[in-house]
Amino acid sequence: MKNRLKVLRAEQNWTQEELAQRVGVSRQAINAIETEKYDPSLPLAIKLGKLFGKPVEEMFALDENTDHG
Amino acid sequence: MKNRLKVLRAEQNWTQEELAQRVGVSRQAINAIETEKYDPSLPLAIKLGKLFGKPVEEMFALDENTDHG
DNA sequence: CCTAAATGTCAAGTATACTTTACATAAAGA
DNA sequence: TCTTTATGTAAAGTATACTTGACATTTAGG
Repeated sequence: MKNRLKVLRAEQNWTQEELAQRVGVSRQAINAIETEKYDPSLPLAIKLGKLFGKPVEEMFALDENTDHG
Repeated sequence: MKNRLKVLRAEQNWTQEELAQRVGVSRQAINAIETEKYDPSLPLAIKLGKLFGKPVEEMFALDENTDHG
């Protein structure tokens, strides 16, 4: 998965900590998602979509390649 | 989370097994999601959205209540 | 009624998405 | 330079999302 989280957060001038609090996860979780260590859960992705006013699939996109998530 | 998976699948006259194969998971996973035992991962939710031609947040909705996913 | 297909569910194992704590580094300002 | 803030990362633990295999129940058709 690719994601536009870092950019969207920067547009709002929010720190990772600030964003984390807004969606109810830890700062490290936000960092891990931005640096693509793992994908957010679906509920978290939906919360982020609501917060940034973007559809989920606009923020998070599957990799082109065949199999791997 | 609530989801409209069972209805959408029925509209296409697909079995759980058929749907599972199309999105690359086990039949039991589809069943567990339809019966709301757990939420799909984000990549799976996006695949399902593509397959049914629906935005993710139209297929899967956060619970009204405060905290729990 | 009998059978087969579809669905529901359980158990046990693995992978992924988190948590907290901790520490290293880079940038910005006094 | 010293300190503060933001970020990156790691380890260890827990919760959740899957897997396969098995079996019970429901549904549809003969």
